[in-house]
Amino acid sequence: MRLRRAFFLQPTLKVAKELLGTYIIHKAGERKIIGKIVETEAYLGPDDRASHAFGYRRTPRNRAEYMIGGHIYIYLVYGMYWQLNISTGKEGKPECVLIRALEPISNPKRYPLNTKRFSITNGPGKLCNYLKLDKRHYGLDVCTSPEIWLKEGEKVKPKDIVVSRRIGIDYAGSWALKPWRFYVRDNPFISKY
DNA sequence: GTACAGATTGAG
DNA sequence: TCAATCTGTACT
Repeated sequence: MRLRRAFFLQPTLKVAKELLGTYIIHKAGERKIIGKIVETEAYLGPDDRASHAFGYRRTPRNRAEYMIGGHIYIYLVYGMYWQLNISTGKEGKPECVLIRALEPISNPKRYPLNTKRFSITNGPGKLCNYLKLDKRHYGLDVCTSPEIWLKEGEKVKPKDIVVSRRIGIDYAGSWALKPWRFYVRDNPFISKY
């Protein structure tokens, strides 16, 4: 069952947690690329110093962050890696969830059970490469797009959700300590640290 | 027009 | 743990 708008209008931290275990599907031509979400981070602008929308900052780049829940906010970091986020909450509320790691579901043949399989989607940049997502998908609505959407999966039990601080945002001071990163316990596909 | 950040990655 | 890497962004 496709995730609907109401799902993305829930509090962002709840969305970040419930996204674990759901499937993301990208229809690239005739081929469907599917991954199960196993790691997320929440970004709660405008108060969150680590958010691109800190203090209601608005730039052409982050405009998708202000869209109503369910829109794709994707952007480039380090000049080479794409990062996939999904906006949450009401229009004008700059909150989103960053997808940090997936379990690759499609293409099991191409990635047999070797170490490589565990390292093609375990990071924000790699997972975008796996899903073939980039700037072209900026601002798409995953509730209505025929090309990309999210599908309900097995619910991850609260005891299997590990909570920790977010990664790579040390510049954000005390905000960097917020326990807003969530991942599936013992899952081999999470981004290591 | 251009300096520069950066929510990373992979090698050591 | 650390440094190589590069282009869109956000300024002048």
